[in-house]
Amino acid sequence: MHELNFIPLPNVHIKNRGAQLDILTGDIETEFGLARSAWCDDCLLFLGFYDGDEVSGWFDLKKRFTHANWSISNDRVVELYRQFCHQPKPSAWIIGTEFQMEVWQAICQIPEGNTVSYSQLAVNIKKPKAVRAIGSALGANNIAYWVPCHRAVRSDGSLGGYRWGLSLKAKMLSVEATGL
DNA sequence: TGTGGATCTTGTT
DNA sequence: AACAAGATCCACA
Repeated sequence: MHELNFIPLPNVHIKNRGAQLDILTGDIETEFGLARSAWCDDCLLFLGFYDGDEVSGWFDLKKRFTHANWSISNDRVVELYRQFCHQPKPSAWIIGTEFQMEVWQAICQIPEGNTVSYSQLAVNIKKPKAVRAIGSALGANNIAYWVPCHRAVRSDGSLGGYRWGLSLKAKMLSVEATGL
């Protein structure tokens, strides 16, 4: 269904914690629940599910972009997200190390309805022993759902972990498997 | 079923 | 430069 176009965020913005960066934030109601989003130049920068609590909603964003210029508009963000969803290959700013990018690219190869084990992913990126690190890298991804981290499960068939909550992971997998 | 060691990356000190 | 903590895995009891 969805392929994502990775645009690496310029290093200077990461280094300076978002100084001189104009970031628009707002909440959207998705199929899987309330999510906070952040945008830069109309391009998605962050999407994370949360419980509606302001503190947890800001936590990740303020930590990484401490010095950014913030503005807030739910209406605008809802519109941006609508457009985002309608694109054949939507674009998103990506922030991460080389290794993390590799892992995220790898998980994006797994088609909807499928799952992979963390160890299979490790093989796919040619670092078969880096199994544990794969899990960490997946958990560091900033674009929930669109970087389909929920498709990574343990090799014994159990669910493993999920940054946004295990019940959500289970729900996503069941929706993708059955279409319900 | 559970525990311990192996293994790799990252953030923190 | 060293260390501890992870969304793991495998062997072995």
